[in-house]
Amino acid sequence: MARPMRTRRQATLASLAAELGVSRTTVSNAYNRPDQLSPELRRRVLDTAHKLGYPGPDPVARSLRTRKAGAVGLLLTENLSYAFRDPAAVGVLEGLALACEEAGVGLHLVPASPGSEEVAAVHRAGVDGFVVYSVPDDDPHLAAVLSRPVPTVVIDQPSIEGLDRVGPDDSTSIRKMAGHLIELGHRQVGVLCMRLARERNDDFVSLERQRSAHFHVQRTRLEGLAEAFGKVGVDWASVPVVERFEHTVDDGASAARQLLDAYPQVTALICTSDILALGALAEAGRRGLRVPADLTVTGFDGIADAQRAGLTTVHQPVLEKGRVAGRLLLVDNERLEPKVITLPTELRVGTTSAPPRTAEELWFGP
Amino acid sequence: MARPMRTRRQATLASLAAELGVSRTTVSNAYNRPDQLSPELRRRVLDTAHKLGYPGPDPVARSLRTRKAGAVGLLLTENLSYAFRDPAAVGVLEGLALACEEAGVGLHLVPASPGSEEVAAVHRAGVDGFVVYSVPDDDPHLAAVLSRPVPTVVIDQPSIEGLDRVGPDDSTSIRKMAGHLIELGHRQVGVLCMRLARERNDDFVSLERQRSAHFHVQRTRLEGLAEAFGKVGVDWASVPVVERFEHTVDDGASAARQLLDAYPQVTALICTSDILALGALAEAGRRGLRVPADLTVTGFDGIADAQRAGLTTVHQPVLEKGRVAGRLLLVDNERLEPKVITLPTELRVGTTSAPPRTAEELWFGP
DNA sequence: GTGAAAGCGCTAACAA
DNA sequence: TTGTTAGCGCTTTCAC
Repeated sequence: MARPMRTRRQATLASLAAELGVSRTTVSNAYNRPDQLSPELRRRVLDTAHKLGYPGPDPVARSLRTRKAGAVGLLLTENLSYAFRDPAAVGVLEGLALACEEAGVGLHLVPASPGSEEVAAVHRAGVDGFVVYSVPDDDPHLAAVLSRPVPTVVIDQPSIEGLDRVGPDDSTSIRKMAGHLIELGHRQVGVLCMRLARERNDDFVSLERQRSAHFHVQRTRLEGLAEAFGKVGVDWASVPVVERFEHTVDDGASAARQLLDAYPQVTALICTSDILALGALAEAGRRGLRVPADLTVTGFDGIADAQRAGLTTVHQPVLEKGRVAGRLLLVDNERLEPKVITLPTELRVGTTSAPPRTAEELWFGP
Repeated sequence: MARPMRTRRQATLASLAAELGVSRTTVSNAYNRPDQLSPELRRRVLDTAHKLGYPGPDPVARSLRTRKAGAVGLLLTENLSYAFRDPAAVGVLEGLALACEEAGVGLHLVPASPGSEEVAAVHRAGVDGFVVYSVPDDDPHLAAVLSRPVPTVVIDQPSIEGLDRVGPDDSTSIRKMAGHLIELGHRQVGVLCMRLARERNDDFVSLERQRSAHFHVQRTRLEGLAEAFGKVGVDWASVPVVERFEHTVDDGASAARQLLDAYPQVTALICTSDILALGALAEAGRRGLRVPADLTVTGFDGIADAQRAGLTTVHQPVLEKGRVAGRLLLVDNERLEPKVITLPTELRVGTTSAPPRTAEELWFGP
């Protein structure tokens, strides 16, 4: 089983053909079209190949010739390492991997850190198409992907005209949540949201920044909330929104802390993800606030941990997002018109939302 | 921003050169060696490229010419989708992704289902090297990888002479656990282990199957246990070992059920992974067994959930495994001698292990 | 600073 | 069934 560390490519298809005294076509056929030559000849070719240490047709050369790389690229502007930590992202990856398995193609993860302007890796990726997942609309890696002459499908964001896209209807989805909270009677709400732009801002968010957010999923959710609450007389300008660049439970907790420190009168914390909401829950516990009696907390995504925690959230089929995107790219790619697929979401009311305490309760207890 | 679904490759480096009336070299230099031509000419080249819709040098053609694919392949004989579910595997992936990011190369996940004999995807992968993670020594995909003339490093298993390998010392590690249990006084133990071969066997494991297991990590752990317990007079042939093909918490629970149903006298359940142990814990609860008073349960890996559950386990640095493997392949690959890197492990005694109840306690209560 | 020549290793018409 | 001919699109000496 021993083998040298760096085996030099010894033999090529051509040298093998020469050795055998047959044409290159024949050798090629031995590997790619067994029916095109006699079993005996094929055996002889394969045996000699083995003897000469010929490892079979070079994949890169073959790709150049056939114009098929046999892989799809995945661009997500988040440290890959982190992506594996977010259950929602893992779900998407899982679905995409499933679609790739079905089609027998590789999944090429493109290295692209959020801060980096280094897009060479995108240009270097030998892939037949790209899946872009949750990337800001002004990201340089995205621009690099768009410059490549291969089909591309976007999951969630950005929304680019002419491109296939898979995702939930964020506007409608978040309005279900808003409706739920409004019905319960909440008017003093606060929001915890994810990164709105490439520039870091772990702080309260101005209306201007909300409006111009480069992550349109977040922007749309904020807009939806603003409009829904506006309709019942809440001035959105007075609603505190706290942003976090990193998407972790701890960041959710610190965001909740920052918001509640400044706005203790808030009766509901609306989070644009379950991860942030889980953090908010932890912070509520730390402050001795009972959920939902003293504070309502809601999330978005419907990850397993959220369900376990009884979180009121909007569930979206994350695995399905990845799988559908993969299939769009791999099997259903003969279309001329771009396809936008909207996946269903569902409001899941858990045990973390309830009517706010009335003023009387606040003064006299329940 | 609109763009056609399937953009045909319009321009090539050659056509661009022709259009500009310069040589191909010059165009190539404009992209790859900016210092080799005047800034003005470079601008002119790039501008014209943009105008003609030339997307820059084709990555596959470039790879063929430079003999560098800019990607490393990852082979794991597990549904990719599942790999994302196992925190230990995710840790490895994360570490590997980190190393790839550092080096600016892509990570190409090779589609290879455990049952499949379809190895074409391995041959088709345009990569500069492979990382093989937790694959049985007789897997056909592995053979395909070994036939490729590129450097390869193995994480955990199999152990192949001449190949780089990174992993813990399984024999020593499991003996720490055995020592702990022996010291506590356990002699009636049972074992839950992961898949031992490509053929499914969700059942008790014969000594023969233990000995001939194709996953040497599991084999080594079983051997270590057998030897350690043998030294204190335990006849390993009498020790029940239950195997599960799938590696999930639920499978751990069902394995524990199967074992305890048949061997209720067992005082300790040794699991070869935390996931299985977590399942065992759940099953113990279901049966009304208190852990560790009535039953000791131990794991292996040291994943976060295990720590949360207070599981007694052997911790291994999973992220480090991935990162080290990646670096071995990407930065430190000029060696001639294969390198075997053994990562440290640590016995972490939690709250799930305690001395077994004595016979008296069993009769008269503690 | 720029160009000419020579492949990288392979597959796909088409012809024999 | 097998061979001939033509590239796929690019980079890289090496001259000029």
